[in-house]
Amino acid sequence: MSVLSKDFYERDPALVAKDLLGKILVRKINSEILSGKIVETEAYYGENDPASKAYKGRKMFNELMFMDVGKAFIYMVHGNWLLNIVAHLKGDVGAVLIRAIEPLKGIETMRKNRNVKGVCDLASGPGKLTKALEITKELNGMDVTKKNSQLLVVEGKSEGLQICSSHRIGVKADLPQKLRFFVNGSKFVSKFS
DNA sequence: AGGAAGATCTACT
DNA sequence: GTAGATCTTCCTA
Repeated sequence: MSVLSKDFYERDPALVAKDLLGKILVRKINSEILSGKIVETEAYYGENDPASKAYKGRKMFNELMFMDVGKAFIYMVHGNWLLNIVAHLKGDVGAVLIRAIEPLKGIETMRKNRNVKGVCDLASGPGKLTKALEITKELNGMDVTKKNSQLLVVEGKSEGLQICSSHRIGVKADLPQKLRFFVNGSKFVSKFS
């Protein structure tokens, strides 16, 4: 399994978001490996995007979005950690929010972390998946293009996927474009329609 | 010190 | 299915 290289993320966030579907998110905790297939993402831009954390200009906490691509960008909202990956064209600003994954490895551990029965609910939402994978602020700035990282994204089967798009969820002011992408028919996405 | 934030859970109609 | 309360940190005053 090959790790996605840095230039994968050095493109328009919407393209990266769409291409991340079907890729595998891997979380290493000591020797244990948790992994899942990415089934839902959202693209966020910089200062032109009212929903973006970078909208109001560069701040301390969103500095990562202005910097190198391929880094994990993590922040807390409503008591949940949200996982983004910095992605944008050279000199631009943006990130991709990972909203949901389909658990593959370490399901038992995820179940313990989440305290739910069904596999479908283990990581079917941005806050849920960080809890299931034990992702916290400590992983902020983690390079997901490094093989020895605690958090990385590797190549997966993306052929045969039926990709849909819709408007983003939960944002107060959305852009006219559809910037949410998800795998059609997957039971593991956070919401339908 | 206070409020706001890309959500989640629970308990109802 | 919808609605409401609650969640926990960071930012701004």
